[in-house]
Amino acid sequence: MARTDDPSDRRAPTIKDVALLAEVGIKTVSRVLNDEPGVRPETRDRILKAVESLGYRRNEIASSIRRRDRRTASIGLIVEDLANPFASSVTRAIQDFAAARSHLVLVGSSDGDPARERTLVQEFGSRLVDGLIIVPSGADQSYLDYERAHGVPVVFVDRPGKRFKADTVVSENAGGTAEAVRHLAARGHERIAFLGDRQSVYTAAQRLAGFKSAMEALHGTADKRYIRTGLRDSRQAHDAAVEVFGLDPAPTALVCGNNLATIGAVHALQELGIRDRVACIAFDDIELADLLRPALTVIAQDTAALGAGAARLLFDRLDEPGAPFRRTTVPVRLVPRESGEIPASA
Amino acid sequence: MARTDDPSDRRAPTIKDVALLAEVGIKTVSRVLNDEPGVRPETRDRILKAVESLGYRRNEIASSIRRRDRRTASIGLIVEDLANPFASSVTRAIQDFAAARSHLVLVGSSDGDPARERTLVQEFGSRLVDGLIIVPSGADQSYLDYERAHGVPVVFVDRPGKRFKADTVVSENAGGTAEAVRHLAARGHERIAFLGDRQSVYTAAQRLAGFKSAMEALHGTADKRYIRTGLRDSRQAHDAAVEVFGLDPAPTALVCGNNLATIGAVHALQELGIRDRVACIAFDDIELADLLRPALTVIAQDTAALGAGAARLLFDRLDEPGAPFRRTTVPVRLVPRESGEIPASA
DNA sequence: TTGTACGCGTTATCAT
DNA sequence: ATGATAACGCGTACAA
Repeated sequence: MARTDDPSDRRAPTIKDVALLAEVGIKTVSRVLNDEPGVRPETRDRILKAVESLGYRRNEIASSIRRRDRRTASIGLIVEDLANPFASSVTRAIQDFAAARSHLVLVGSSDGDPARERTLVQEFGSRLVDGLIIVPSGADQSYLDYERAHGVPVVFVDRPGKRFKADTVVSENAGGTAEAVRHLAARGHERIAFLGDRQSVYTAAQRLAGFKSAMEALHGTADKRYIRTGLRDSRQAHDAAVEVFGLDPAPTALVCGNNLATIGAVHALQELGIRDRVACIAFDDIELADLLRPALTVIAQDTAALGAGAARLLFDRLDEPGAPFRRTTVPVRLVPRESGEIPASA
Repeated sequence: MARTDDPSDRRAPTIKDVALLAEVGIKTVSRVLNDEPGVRPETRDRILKAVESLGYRRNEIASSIRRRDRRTASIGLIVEDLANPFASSVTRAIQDFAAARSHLVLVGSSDGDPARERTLVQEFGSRLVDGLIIVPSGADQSYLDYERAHGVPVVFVDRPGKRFKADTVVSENAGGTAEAVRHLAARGHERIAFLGDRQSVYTAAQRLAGFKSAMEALHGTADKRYIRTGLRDSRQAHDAAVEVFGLDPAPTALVCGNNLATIGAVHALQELGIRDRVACIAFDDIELADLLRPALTVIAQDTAALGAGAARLLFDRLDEPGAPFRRTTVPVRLVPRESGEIPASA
């Protein structure tokens, strides 16, 4: 028999309930639900009426375990910290792309912890996501072999994974800092400082590389005393900035490798009373950057393109599992406001 | 028979494969996987070894459709726009709470569109989420009756839903603006302006209400000419600010009801050359608020408590479906920096 | 045009 | 202590 007649039954109606009410077989109901041909219009009407009156909704989960493609129309996304504006913007873009393909997005934050990343991958995997988009942490993503072996494609975003080849989308980090250097050089700056994170962080290394190569192209060399890396938080960035701008001769301009560096550096410049004299270009746009005085000139990442690009690569691979891996580089954009336009006067 | 022996079989190993390899029945495997008693240690070992060697992972989806509680250990979250820092902070807090209970989070953005909200609810529902957390949009959440009837609890966050009673977590909006007024009054301000969004937006209405009641408590009345609402974007806020500060006598202080108002207002004050003279307190903290000059005094929402509170209400209801509905109000915090400390000199 | 039987991977029932 | 078998809700093969 079907189910209890108890009206307080909390369970949602099933295809069986619909079939019973419409007095047809479940397969006929299934046909109607899936727009398959071969159902008489009147039968069809009767079934749709039953669907309506019962408030029937397809159980997508049960459906997916039985369907040939076994797709759940959901993808998993792992970022470092969703509370970070960069991560949430990328996530939003992925959401939109996924929604356009009627897919839902499971989101998790790894906090840069490789173990947490693995745990999330497993949890996503056991919930049968169709694919994964990951901002990878740590030195080894080879554990993803398991997912790939079972048909779950992976796309890396923001930085490449290690020991695991996969489709990847990254920003044009080196190009961004190089452009910043040229932008400053065009305004007469020669002594340009750089504040950045640990070089083990992919983006930090790329940004420094771009900085160095542009400096070398311009002046033949980049003064090492003006370059400070390994800065883990804004406090360290602040202290490094104070030191660098205490040098003689002091730099006349500054490139900040990330947000934390920017916060520390701006505070330092403020304290030193040189915020209006030292040119400054920061990687990553911030909210209300143009409310600052001077308004902050930034190298903005195209988070929308980053997210959409990652989603595109993932869906492309779902469509064509055998295609060669692709790596997309998303241009960054230097947004001139005021701080980067300060000339090297003194 | 079990399955093809083709090693290129993309399908993940099942409990059946494990049983076959360990030479036991599937129920015994299930017992081991679920830590049920009544399995000889040596049998157990054999099974665990088979699990290991096959790389077996439980299919949580298949598991949930059969289990008595039918829980999928996933919840659905609908925010207005995940790219918004407020939304992403709340989301992060919910994620963490859910993770601590081994639940995954499906996230969607409604963009404030009621139809989109409904669509997302349906998609989440047909994927059998255990519960929903929603930042509601529009004038009618009664459609959620269906979810509740089928055992899916709902929690509203940031603002209450309409025509549908449910657990709710909101910020102490009115208290925040009231405190801002008192903060300004303590510095000698009497003519205080207010810039806010449409009054149909719950938080906007609450914030204005708090502003008015505090003004009336202080001066017996709130001058209507200094109050501008219905501001939909920073452009409108800018124009309203220019008008209000063109009045004679002009206000000496300003309370901004939201981020958009803040952006427009600060730009306006800047243009009018009174940014250093007019006191300003803004609702919602912003990144790098203390890099502004003057550093922005804000009424900060406790997004972590908002998210955690919503998640807590949801899990509590999952544990105890019959309990009376609760409404939690999360305190806001006035963060004094510089802009709110400017005295009413001139 | 329609329905029956089976299978997906798991847990639940009940026997052994 | 263990396992055969039903059941979950659905799609699929095939028979009617």
